[in-house]
Amino acid sequence: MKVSIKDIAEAAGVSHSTVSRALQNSPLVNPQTAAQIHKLAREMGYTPSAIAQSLVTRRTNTIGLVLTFISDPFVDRVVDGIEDLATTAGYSVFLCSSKGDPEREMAVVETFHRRRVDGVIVLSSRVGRLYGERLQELSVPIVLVNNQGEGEYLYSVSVDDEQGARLAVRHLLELGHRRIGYVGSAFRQPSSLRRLAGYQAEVERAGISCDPDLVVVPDTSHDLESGSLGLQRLWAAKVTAVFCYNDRTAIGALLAARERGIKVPDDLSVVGFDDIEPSWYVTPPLTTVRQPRFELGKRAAQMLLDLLADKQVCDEVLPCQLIVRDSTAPPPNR
Amino acid sequence: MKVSIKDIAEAAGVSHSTVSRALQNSPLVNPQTAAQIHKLAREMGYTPSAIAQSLVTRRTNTIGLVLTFISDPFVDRVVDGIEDLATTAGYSVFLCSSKGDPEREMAVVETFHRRRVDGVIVLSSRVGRLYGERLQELSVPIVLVNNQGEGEYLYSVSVDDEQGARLAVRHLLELGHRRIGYVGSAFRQPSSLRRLAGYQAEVERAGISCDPDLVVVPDTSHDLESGSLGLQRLWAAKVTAVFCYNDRTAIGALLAARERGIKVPDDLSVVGFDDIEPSWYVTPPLTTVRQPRFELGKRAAQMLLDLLADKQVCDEVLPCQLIVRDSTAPPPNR
DNA sequence: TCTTATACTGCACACGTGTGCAAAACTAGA
DNA sequence: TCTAGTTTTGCACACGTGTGCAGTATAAGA
Repeated sequence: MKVSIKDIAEAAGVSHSTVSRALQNSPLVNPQTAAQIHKLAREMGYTPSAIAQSLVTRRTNTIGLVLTFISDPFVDRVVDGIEDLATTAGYSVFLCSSKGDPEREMAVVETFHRRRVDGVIVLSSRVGRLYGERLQELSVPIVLVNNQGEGEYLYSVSVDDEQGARLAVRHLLELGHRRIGYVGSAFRQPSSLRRLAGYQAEVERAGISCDPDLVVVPDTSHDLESGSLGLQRLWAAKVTAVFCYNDRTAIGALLAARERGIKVPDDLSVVGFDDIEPSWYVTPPLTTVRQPRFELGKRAAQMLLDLLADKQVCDEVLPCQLIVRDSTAPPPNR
Repeated sequence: MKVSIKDIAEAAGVSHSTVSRALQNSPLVNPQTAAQIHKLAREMGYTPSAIAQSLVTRRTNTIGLVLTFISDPFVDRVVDGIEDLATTAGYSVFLCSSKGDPEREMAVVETFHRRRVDGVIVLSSRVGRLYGERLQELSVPIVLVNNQGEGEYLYSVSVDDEQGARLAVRHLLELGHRRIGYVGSAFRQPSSLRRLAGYQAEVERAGISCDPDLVVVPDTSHDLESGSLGLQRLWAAKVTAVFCYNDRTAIGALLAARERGIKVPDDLSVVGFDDIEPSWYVTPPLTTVRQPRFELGKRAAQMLLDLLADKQVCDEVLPCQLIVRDSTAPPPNR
């Protein structure tokens, strides 16, 4: 049913080799013949088979994208960015979610290998290790987003967690806060620790000694819940401001605060991280640290394409930006 | 570098045919030989090439997924559902966003054809037509989500827009509202019209004549903005409740209401559609019509797999569910 | 007209896997 | 030991495309 170059060859009275060359605009074929072949190809509705091409060229022009959940509000724009660049460059994207399950993670790797993807981008905030080992064996280049790794085939594009955290904390300090809490994420250790480092650095820089009671890492993978738990613990520790691992955590804190009659920002200031869409329409609109998510995706894709083109690349770290809205204000009663 | 069945054949001292059969667990090969081959395959780190398999089997075990934007909060869970089922069935998903650009839409179709996807799922709320024509030519089965189409290869899984709308409106009527407005979507004509139909049916059923001033379809593709504009127009028309095309529209209305000092739900009730996550943490938490989005995705994928297995299928329509939260209350002053 | 360079074209093989058919090896029965 | 059946294996081709090399046709120069 599908028309192949052989069919065109027959119709044009030439060999399939000539058709193949003509369609690649090779200078080796007679311009008239080439024109005729192009005409026939169009008329017959020919579309080359990427499958067959891949088999011989040993390139699939395909990249594999792993993430935990598509419904994670952080990843959406990153994926948009990746897809955008990949499409433009003639690459297609295989989407696989790991659901945070190590078994599925390995299955994903096998799938990608079977499909012979040219490269892999990992958004899955955990791991990196698991993929790394197996994929490195296979010489498949990998780019990690917001998740540094190490190894010959492991590169990364990340946002500057520490700098972002410092922006947030400095903002609170400038408003006059002295007791600032941090709600981290137990399930995103590395980045949570980097944000914590930024928080601590800035607090110390202001001459405040770090009180361990002000750092809370609730043991749950659900961000909103985590924010709620975090807030309760920190409020008991008498903070006037909390810096949250991400916007959903911050929103969880906001909700818990309202429930307990704590007024934001009058009684308590709250800062998030990410700048997901809801952050500006929750009540009150959330002060947050914006990650350039679309850009993050584009850079990751670009880096992968560069790797595939044998260009030299090095890890990138993108800066964050503070977005001040209404969830932060000077501390009460002083 | 990659190990092929030929390599295994050599190592085992048999022909590649035997290896091929052994790995497929064909009864045609000597159990001992088969065991030996499996052992070698494992040791040598063999992974079959899906590319080569596809070339001969004429199946790629691949489905193409088109949507306008991944960052559309509606699609995330639907995609989760699709991906979940597809993966389980051994299929992989190609992700392409059309960005609502007709040119890109056709490019997507060509990409899918080149890659020889076995089937296509379309989440792109518009169109269906464009894909249809070309893809039908190619005999590629298509499943549309929330977007009916027609044609031999066009099937659909949708939510019952009309029923959902009726649930929403009935709820408002039961609370005592008589002047209920509807904010539609200009860029999602078909479903918006179906929701409008449900709205009208229910209003008329209550013995209220339909006032055209109560139906507004702002000319913008931005939902939040649309909700804001819609609210202004409807408030001027003295409604006591508005039913919005979707949650983001409703949130836009909520924001505009707050800006103008209109209290929700005391002065005005607001109902959305979709039940996206933010709907329950905006202020006030939004009464809305829940779409079974994950299920929608799973059903769509299942339908496509059934089509690929030559099973008989027919369009499906899933019911919605009313979720009552705090944005609705009896009308004021009566 | 003959030679030689040039412009095209086709043959044949490769990529990695699946499979019909014939051949080979083995088994059992007489 | 021979025959007929059964089990197991390999040959050879197919899938659709790319490409080195040899071959043919054409043009140019002497």
